[in-house]
Amino acid sequence: MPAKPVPDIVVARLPLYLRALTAMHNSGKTFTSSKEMAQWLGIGSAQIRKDLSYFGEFGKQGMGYAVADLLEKLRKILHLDREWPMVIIGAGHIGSAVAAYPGFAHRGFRVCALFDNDPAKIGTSIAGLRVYDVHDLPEYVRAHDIRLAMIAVPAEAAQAVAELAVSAGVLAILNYAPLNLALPEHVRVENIDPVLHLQHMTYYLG
Amino acid sequence: MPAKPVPDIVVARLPLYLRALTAMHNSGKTFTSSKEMAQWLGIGSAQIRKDLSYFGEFGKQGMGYAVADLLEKLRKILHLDREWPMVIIGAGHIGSAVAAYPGFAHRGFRVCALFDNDPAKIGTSIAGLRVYDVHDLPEYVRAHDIRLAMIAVPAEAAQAVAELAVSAGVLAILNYAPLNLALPEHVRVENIDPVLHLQHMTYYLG
DNA sequence: CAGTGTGAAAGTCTTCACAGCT
DNA sequence: AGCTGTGAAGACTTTCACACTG
Repeated sequence: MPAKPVPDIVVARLPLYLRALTAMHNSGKTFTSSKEMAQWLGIGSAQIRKDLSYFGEFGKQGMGYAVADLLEKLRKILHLDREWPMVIIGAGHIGSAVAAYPGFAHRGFRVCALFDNDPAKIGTSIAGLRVYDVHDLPEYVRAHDIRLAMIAVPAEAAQAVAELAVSAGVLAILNYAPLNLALPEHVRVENIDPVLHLQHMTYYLG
Repeated sequence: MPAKPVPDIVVARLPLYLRALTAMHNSGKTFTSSKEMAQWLGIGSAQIRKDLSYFGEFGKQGMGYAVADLLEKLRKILHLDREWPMVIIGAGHIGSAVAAYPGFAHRGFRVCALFDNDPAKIGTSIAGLRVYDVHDLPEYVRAHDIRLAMIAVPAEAAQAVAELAVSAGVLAILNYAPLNLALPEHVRVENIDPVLHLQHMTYYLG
């Protein structure tokens, strides 16, 4: 749909806009402006207008944006007009906490299973979800057409399970293990390592 | 120390270099090169050299970088040549998982207490750490000279506890709640919202 | 007239390419 | 030869500023 190629950095901001708009929507707001959103998010209003302009003309001149309308448009753009099933690999503290997080359901995602290699965990339930043997991952991914996986295993095991997931058809990985995964070009990877953020901040704490 | 102002984006990459170097160090490597680090991290070698050049000349021409030496230099630059005590606000699933995470200790940080407003949790221990009443946060922060806090409370409560923490002297916050905190300029905030990453990736999953 | 959409300008970041050192 | 450190070039991003619209 976009006429000009969309910079990845612009795509990365859309979920932020979505989150702000959802909050506005929940608080009963029906209209907003790039200026208001900008203040809310702590960025420039021109940036928001330019970002949105990559995808179309969503505002009404002199009025701003209809919150519900823009919400829907952004959801379509991000392919959130359907529910994405996900698996979590690693049923330790992090995997369990993520599995129990109630924030996925209303934002387009559904965790549908956990995987681990610990016999003591396999067969149990965590947050109402079954924990399977990691060896059954490929079969499960194929059977349920899973494209998204979250990796929450120790660093030593992460590369191997990532490759296992990818070989079964996973196309995007959210990686909680503190290392850089080496995977084929076509696989998208995003990393979450809280320590990286902390170390970034300590630079400024003199 | 830096002669020219250091772009924030450069500072943000240093922890990544630190992480890669630590892995190399642990695997017995004593020397590396910008090229090798670059492959490891999936970025360009010139970028690494340029980033490091903001802080000094750490390499030996024709040889590359001494791993242990560069590690130490980066730790100094990021002020990780000491241990940073931290508190976690919110003793739910996420707060508890983060508290139990063993990865902080060797990377410069120590979680020293949890805070919550749930009477059922206050006074208990999680991962060997005491859970205090959130009302005691200011006193604790002042008494222990805490500058770093992680926020892991529901979105509705996040702004209020962030302000409480800041008023007591906290200067940097790692925020797990899915909203943008509005805080004074001098407070550094980094956000972790896994859903934002997932939504970024679904854009590319057609 | 308030606020969008957008070329053009300004600013920032990355990559190149090479002198110089070991 | 192999690799660093770095100006200069190139690519990318943000911001400006204004014609245009409801």
